Amino acid sequence: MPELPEVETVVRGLRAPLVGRTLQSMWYGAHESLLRLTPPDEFVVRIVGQRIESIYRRAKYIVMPLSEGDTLLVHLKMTGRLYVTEPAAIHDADRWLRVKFTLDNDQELRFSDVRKFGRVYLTDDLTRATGKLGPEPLADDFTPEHFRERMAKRKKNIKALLLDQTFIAGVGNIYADEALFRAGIHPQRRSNRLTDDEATRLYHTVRAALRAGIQHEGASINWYRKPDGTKGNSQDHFFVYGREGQSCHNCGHPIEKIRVAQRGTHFCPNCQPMTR
DNA sequence: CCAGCCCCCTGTCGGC
DNA sequence: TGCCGACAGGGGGCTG
Repeated sequence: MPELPEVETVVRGLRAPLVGRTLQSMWYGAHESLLRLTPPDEFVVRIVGQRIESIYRRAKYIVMPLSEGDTLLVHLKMTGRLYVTEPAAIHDADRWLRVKFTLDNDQELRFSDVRKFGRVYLTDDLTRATGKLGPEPLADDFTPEHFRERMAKRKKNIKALLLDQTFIAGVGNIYADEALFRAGIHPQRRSNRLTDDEATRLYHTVRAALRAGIQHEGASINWYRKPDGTKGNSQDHFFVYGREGQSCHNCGHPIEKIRVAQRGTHFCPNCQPMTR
């Protein structure tokens, strides 16, 4: 679930408790399959004594550069959670705890994940994790021209293209639907058939939908929680996601749900026609 | 390059 | 109530 706004919210919440802390030990129980880019036995040794220099988000990755040149990364995938806690607090109450790190102030950094899709990476070459990712949609150097030119070269349906992390980084199923609704574009339109006007509009609505998500601290549809355990409010502000059968906020027509690119896709057939 | 399908895993929900 | 299939916000891999 966690998309760009949810991951960004997690990163912001972890900055204060994590930056400057030194990792003292690591536990992964039977979950070695979640560890990537460094073998588990080496992972636990290399991590010890490294200080977390900073924390930021790249696409849907949580990125933590360490003091000895390594980088620790976490991808939450569908149901992952990352939080800091006192060792006694919630201890063993979290039945989905997969990996934990002890910090030098005796707190713990914990990775918890029901479905075990999430991953924890350690590498001295960051590009091995993030090398193929497309541009950050909220970055200053991501321009409407850039977006339009690259879109014109693609023939995929536009929903699938928005979900393609090598095309644009951080957009997931929810915010793709929200951005397409805001732009009045049907999710199955071909990317290269959008007019310049439509493409420009979509550029702005992708950013607007993501910014709204961040402002509301992410969407707690199901598993997502902020690092402090509370829910985000983004789901209370959706135009189409999860609103099938309910009336469109813009025109009153019932919102429909179809499948596009193997994902549930919500849209208003009146505001987002196939042809216009 | 693209669409469609499968898989990773566990939990929840709706239908019967 | 119990069982069973469908489905869930991500991403990778395979086929045609």
